[in-house]
Amino acid sequence: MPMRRYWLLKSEPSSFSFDDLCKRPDRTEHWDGVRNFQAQKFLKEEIRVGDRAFFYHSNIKEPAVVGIVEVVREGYPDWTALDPQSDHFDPRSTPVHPIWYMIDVRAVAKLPRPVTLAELKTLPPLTGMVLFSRGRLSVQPVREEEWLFILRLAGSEEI
DNA sequence: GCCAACGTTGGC
DNA sequence: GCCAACGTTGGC
Repeated sequence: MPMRRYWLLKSEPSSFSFDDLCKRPDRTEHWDGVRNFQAQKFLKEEIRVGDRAFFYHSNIKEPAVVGIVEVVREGYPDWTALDPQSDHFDPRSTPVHPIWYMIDVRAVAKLPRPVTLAELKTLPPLTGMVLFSRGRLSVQPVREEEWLFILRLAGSEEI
């Protein structure tokens, strides 16, 4: 089996929070509406079933990593781009030539405690995180060392 | 709520 | 293909 890779997915909790995901009967969700080409490349070409990701709450008073999700379906066309009623509608995308892709994720576990951005920034092993250098990227890779370090920091049993 | 950073668009 | 203008993200 190929090695699992790790990611970080951002969401504004006012629109969709980790608890919202946990409340769902099957705890899965379409990760749709990403309209940034770099983030898109990861969704379309790199993220695989079985990969895991941090669920990160952005654009709030204390931005933080709050949970762990697992990828249950890899990149497929984001139908919200095709729906004129959707906020994420993009007339350039068509069923035959979709521009935007999405994945499906499942809640694995809430972290025993949230790890805030402010705290992450103080930790030398994490100085290389994409989160700091590419602040606006909403889907981003996390190195295995970073992943394990943050889990240990939060007191999580997951890997 | 402000505003810096930065991704995207479009004129040339 | 450059780059200015514009819009959005997201930390503070």
